[in-house]
Amino acid sequence: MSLHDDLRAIALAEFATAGYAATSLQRIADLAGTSKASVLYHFESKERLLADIVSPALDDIERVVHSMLAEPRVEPVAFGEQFVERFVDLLLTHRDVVPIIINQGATLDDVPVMHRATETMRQIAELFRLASSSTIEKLRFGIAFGGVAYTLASAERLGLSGEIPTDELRSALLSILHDLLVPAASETR
Amino acid sequence: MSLHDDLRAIALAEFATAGYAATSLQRIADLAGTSKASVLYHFESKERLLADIVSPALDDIERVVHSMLAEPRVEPVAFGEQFVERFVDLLLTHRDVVPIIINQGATLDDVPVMHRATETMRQIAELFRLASSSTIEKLRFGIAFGGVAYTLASAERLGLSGEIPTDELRSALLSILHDLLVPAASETR
DNA sequence: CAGGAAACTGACCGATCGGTGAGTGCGAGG
DNA sequence: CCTCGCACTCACCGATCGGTCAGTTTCCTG
Repeated sequence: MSLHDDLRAIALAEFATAGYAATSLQRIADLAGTSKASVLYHFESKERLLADIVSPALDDIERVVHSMLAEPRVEPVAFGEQFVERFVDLLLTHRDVVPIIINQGATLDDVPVMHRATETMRQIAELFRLASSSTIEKLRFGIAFGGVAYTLASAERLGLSGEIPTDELRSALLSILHDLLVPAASETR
Repeated sequence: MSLHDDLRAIALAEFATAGYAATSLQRIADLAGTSKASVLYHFESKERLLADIVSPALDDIERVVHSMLAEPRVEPVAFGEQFVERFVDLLLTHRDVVPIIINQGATLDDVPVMHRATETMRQIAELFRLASSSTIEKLRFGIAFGGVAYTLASAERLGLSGEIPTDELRSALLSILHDLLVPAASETR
């Protein structure tokens, strides 16, 4: 693996655990066994380093969200079934980046790439708004997806996850989301 | 209201929205129309200021958690019904502090009071572990409570909440949590 | 009015941060 | 052999941070 990739991997791990603001370029350099100036040679700035890490996941998420927004309007129950699976797969695919977006999106809104992350999350919230009529139903969507994302992002830190195989985790998440969303969409509340 | 209380209120709002690390004492002083040295006169350090803001909420949460841990073991379904209501009331009571704990607990673990917050959340996770047998059930608890906490903490930022009366919000949250947890506890999965 | 405590200020400190720029080591290619 | 460019380093910069301290203002009390 090249130093470039090493640096990105180290920065990703540090940003996710200690936080972007609390991780200095010097620390990344030390962990990689190189100099701070070398980090800034490979990534022109600290913000660019974060953007290189987060952008691919954001691209994926936005693609899914935009396709959902573009598709002809479907019934809530169909929306739930369609979106749940795509969303869970997105979270699992970008499992290492999700904690950064979830836990630090709020405080890093002045960093361009994180502002974009916030906008993307707002679009997901907009999807909920379109798919649900009542206030409680919006809340239900928010809790379901926010809960999955936050639990996935924080499980390791809180010692909650253990070591669950990915496919088992996937089916468990789908089952829980289905329980929470499908009754809400099919019944009148 | 005294300047002391003003400063705490301003700091609370800034810590919750912009983040602890991104909020300088100078900015708090400017917003309060005083000097940075005056802030440090009222609160001996920035960490102390944060501790004064977060500690009361942590005291409340820990009191509930400890009483739950001390009570004789109950059936999962009873645990769910007992804890759900107390937990929702805690979140609503300390609604303004919750975003700080939820969104910044991960990155501020070196600050003593936030380390305590993380420990408290870990104890809540321990409650889930005791109350649930299977992996999927633990996940269910985590998603339910994490989802409520995270949604409540992020709703305003994402423009999701609107202006929901507190009592309506409370009953909605209780209803959703009940749907998610009680079936899980009463059935065998 | 005297005085002492409480409230507050401005100047300053050391540390750390992200970032710059000149310069070095080096391997490939003409 | 020479040169060019990539990878990298070292010294340094300005800005900002939290925090200290000596001194001043404010105000209550005896």
